[in-house]
Amino acid sequence: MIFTCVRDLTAHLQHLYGSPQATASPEICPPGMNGDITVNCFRLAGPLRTNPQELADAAVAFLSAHTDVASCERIKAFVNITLTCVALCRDTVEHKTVCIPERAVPGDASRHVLIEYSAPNTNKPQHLGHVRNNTLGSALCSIIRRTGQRVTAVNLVNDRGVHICKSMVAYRRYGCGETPESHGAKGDHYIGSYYVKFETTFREQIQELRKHNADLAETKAADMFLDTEIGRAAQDELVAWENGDLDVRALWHRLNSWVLEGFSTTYARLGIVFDHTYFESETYKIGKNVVLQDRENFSRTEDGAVVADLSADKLGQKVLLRRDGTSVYVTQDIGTTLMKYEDFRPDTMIWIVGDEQIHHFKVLFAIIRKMGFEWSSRLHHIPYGMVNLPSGKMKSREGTVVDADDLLDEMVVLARSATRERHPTLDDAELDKRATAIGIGALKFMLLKMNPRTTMTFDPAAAIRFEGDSGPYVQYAHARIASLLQKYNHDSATQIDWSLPNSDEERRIAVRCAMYPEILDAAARDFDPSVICGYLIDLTKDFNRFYKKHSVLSAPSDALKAVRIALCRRVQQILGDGLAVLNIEALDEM
RNA sequence: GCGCCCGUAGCUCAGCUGGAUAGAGCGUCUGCCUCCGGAGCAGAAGGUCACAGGUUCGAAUCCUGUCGGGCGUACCA
Repeated sequence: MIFTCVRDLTAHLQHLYGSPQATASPEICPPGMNGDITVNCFRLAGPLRTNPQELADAAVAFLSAHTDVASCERIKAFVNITLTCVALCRDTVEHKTVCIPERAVPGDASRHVLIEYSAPNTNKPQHLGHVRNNTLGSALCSIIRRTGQRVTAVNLVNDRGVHICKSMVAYRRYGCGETPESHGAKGDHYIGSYYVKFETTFREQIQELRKHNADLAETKAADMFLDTEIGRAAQDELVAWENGDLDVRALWHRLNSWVLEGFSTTYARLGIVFDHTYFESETYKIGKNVVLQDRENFSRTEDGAVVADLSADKLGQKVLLRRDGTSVYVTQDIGTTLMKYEDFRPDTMIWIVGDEQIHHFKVLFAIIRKMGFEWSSRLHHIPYGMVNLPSGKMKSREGTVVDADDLLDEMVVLARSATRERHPTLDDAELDKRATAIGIGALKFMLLKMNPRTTMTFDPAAAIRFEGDSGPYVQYAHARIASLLQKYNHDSATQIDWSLPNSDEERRIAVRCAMYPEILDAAARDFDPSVICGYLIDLTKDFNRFYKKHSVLSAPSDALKAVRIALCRRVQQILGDGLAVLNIEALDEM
């Protein structure tokens, strides 16, 4: 927020106290206080090395004489300012670019950010946890784009490894050559069922082993993987895959294509588009070669493993190649990181990956730095918290995962019946359109409104409510304004008189609108969409309060009607921009 | 064991570069559809900010300790 009088105050105080770095930054005046904006002189007093209350007195003295200021008062060291209506509107809602900047950070316009997110495994369908990742990732892409930076969104599909082979083995045994089509199933769900089948059989075989050998009672199932017949088969499948066995590769290719087709419809429903998709099957060997060729930064242990010494970073020794020469997870990520850098030459790279991998990224970034890449300081892991259910953690083994597609279906069905209730005669196509926007919007908003880092509890009952602190609440205000604007017959192109919207409610909206640019900045800087959600809720609440109390179309005068329409239009523009930036659809009717 | 994160209203979450009476939504209870879309608005009840110390004019916010929870600490991914 930039208010002329506060900017002038800053200049005055800097001159008065001879401290050029102290800047008075206005805040919204808390409810119940008398004023539009507040300058907190407790904060300012530090840099200016002066007494807070004296400073506040000086500020009041200066501001009282300022032409923009209607009145101002000091409470403790807070200076509450009431502006003249004309000045308030001039510094906030009168000009569109003040509230809705073309670019929020012009200085960084040339920055190119590469964002990797989603990163699914092709052995099972996506669940609620992936939806949080996808929603967060796509929102961050558009937020950062909104601030004027260039964004490249990439996906890294984990399409190889023993977990993929598990589904393949099960399909060989139980699939009978059938296809998703013949089952009327979505490809990823279809393959997921074989993954489950594998796990079931595997557990049965573990039971058998334990029954015949009491010593194994305490041994972990994972440690007995190769002792089971089906586990052995999966391992053999993996070896055959790595050897390029034609039959195995053909099956692998067929099953993966089914899964990827399934994913693509889920992504489409979520409005997610990647600029590029990497496949681990194509990238997993890069890191190994890089590590092998780098004798300078990595060393060999006596048994032949290759390790990186990260003790300088307090991360100890990290094995990069096992003694049998095979690579580990972080080694693959070294390879893809270098590859992504070569492919796109971004200024910064970010990864949207769960918080359980914080340590992994510390190790990865330390290795990249050790290898001497100066851009290693511009790599960021954006960790997000797990999604739990009211009943506890989601566990695929116990069948408590919330499937992504089922959830999307359910949200849309509920939104449809809620919409149908309100508009009994609406045709199906329009009903579908609205229900999709509302249902998916509600889900996304619910996932985004929390700080990404918090481990969240997903309450299905709360998710399906389209009231209160929700996406539809914001969408609804947007739609109401649309209908208002449509009803307004803008016959007179009269000059708008910005001295008229003088109520508390109108003033509050004006100040709130002016906050939008810094909200965008904060969201982009902190990689946190939730600040936008919170802001949109506040703005919507401000609007609804105004809308209830003051008539727009039946305003006492045409001039007041015109200015209120202008105010509503500004609110709608911000709501639309904010929703767009969260990758949530705004509606004109709902 | 060590490391990181977290404990705020019945529930889900904000607030945490120290600052004005700790906020919102849901749930509970009261009101409001002769008037711009009630997916809305107005209001009430509900909190020793896990606990104990400390720093400060001032602490939910910073520091230390205790208790409770999560995650990590692989030659798994």
